[in-house]
Amino acid sequence: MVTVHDVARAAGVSISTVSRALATPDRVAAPTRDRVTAAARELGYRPNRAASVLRAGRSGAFGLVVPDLANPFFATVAKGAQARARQRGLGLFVVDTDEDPELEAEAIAHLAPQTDGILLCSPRAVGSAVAALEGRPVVLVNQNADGLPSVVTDQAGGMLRAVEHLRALGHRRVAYVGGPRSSWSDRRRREGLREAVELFDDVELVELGDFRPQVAGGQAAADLVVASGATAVVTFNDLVAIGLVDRLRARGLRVPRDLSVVGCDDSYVASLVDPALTTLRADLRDVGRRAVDHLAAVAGPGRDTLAEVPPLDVELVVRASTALPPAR
Amino acid sequence: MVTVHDVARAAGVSISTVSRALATPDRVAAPTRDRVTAAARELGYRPNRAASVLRAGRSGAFGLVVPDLANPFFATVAKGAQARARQRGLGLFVVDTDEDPELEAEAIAHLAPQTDGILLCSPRAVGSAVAALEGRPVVLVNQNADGLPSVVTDQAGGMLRAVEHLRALGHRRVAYVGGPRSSWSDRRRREGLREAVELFDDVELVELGDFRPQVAGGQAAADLVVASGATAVVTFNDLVAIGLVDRLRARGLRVPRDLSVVGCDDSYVASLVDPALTTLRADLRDVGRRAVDHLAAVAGPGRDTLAEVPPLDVELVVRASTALPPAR
DNA sequence: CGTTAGGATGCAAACGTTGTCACTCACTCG
DNA sequence: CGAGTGAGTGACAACGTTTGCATCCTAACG
Repeated sequence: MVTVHDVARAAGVSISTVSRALATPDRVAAPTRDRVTAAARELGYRPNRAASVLRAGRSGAFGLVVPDLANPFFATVAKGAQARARQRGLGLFVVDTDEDPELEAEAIAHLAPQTDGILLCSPRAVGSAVAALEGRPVVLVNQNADGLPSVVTDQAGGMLRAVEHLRALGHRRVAYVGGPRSSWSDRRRREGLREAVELFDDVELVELGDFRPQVAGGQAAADLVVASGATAVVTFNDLVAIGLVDRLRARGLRVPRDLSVVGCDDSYVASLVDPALTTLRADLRDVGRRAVDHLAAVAGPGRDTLAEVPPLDVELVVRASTALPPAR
Repeated sequence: MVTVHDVARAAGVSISTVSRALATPDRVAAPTRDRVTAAARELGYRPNRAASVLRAGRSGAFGLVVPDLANPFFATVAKGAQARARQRGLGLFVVDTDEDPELEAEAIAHLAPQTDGILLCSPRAVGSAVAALEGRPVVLVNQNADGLPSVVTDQAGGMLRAVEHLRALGHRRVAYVGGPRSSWSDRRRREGLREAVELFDDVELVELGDFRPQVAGGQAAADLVVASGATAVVTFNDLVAIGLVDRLRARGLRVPRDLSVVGCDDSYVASLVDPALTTLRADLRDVGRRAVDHLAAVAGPGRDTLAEVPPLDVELVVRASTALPPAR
């Protein structure tokens, strides 16, 4: 193993100079710096992370806690965060908690001491999660609470766009098939829908609630939607929309002929199914990137002058699952 | 921050005893051990990972390198590996290389010094990857090379099952829409198919090759499949199958009426599309689990008596995309 | 030419843990 | 009753890095 001592000997300087030349190049004279970097490269020197962390007290890494990596939503955020962390020369430890609040607290407690900060992606239980942090810098992703710093998407804006679209097609009664009540996204979407329909006095909202955010949830919701008399429906996510379409087909109803459907997330299944789903898209890689940037700002010096991250745009992607309402 | 010194003082012993009581409890007298563990719990002591790694030279963590976390295949393997690592009290650092062989080598070089071993789940460039390891223990996942330890799925067995199924339905000419040539899975599937058709002298194989492992690849392949005169087709993965079905539909051909289609991987989209895909499934979580176990064995003491991991079963899931061939 | 400021570098002390070595007993066996 | 044994514990030296402080030297100024 190559250490600072080897590099120092090769470059004819002391170990302090090696350390400085690599960490704070501007504090070392140019010729010396070049000799050191050359020697380091030549010998294939790689600083020992453990020693560095131990001495300096910073790890140069963030933690990212997600409930389910197999969910493309979180996978995409994770990819964006990891790419950005790499660009910044930081590590990123991703931990999957399997949607288990207990594992979540454990993961955070485990991660906290060996990272410089934590990205919390949709925790189930914010309270216990925050407790496990022990004061470590944190950024919440796609949710906010307690005035903790966060990076969120503009769910309300997305809902407004969905309602505008449906209203323009002629729909006047719109249902919402909601996800878990504990989910921040679900709450924001409900609020966003309410605000949206209030803007137009000719559109009504029917809230249906608390379905599992999977295909089965949509299947379970379908009959309620039909009974509600709505001609269009917005679902908690694309999977729910797919389940809904499936159950409607089984009942002999067709989308979008008999009912228009808007999904959420634009996960990549949305364009694969028949009919391709009209859905709402946020740039999730960008969410991951910004979360890392924001955490870097929070964890770095000068926390006081901290610019808030504005909610990220949510865009409507129109495909084949929305159309004019059926003629009376 | 609570250190061994604090615990030692509280328990009235020396720091060596604290370290021993926690790491190797059987080397410490029971009453002392209890005093130490009680004190540790009381003070909320958490060993400093960095110090431990620095001194002991082991990190208690593995690395997992995957080309794309957003791909459900790798996400599932990662979940399995992470769960198993947690069970064993190990960390797991997951790195996404964005399918970039260069980033891959870099990630490995970065990971190697700070882990006890690496799980390589990446069909890109085995050569340069292995070079970057610098002798660190490694287990290849879903590929093998150079006699390196590996955990693989029984792709050949899966292909045999697919061919048996199609032959039983009456198909006599089967096409294979292949993925990237550099992919180990693709090579094993081709071989498996050749072996399978050789068992039955009444089935022919048409190999089409090297399509992108995405929906677009399937769309590109569709016309070649039709021209080949095959009545059934096996695709590199489910996405390719979906693209294929899509392009066939655009040409007025229906699946399974005009052509039977078998996907691979049973990713969760397989059951969502219309028609639901007949596909081949391996238990990918189990792949992740076994990979961790195997790496633990390889990295641990006594490497000589190392049991090889037999290929994991690949099972045929029959859904709606396969049927009798069209009547002549 | 003398003084001083400040840039560049070296010295040495941590950081918290593990593991080697040595020491103390209490016990057993001859 | 003495020597030997081994379990239990403590003292202390690393591991490789960062960083405060001391030191040296050059250059600029009076």
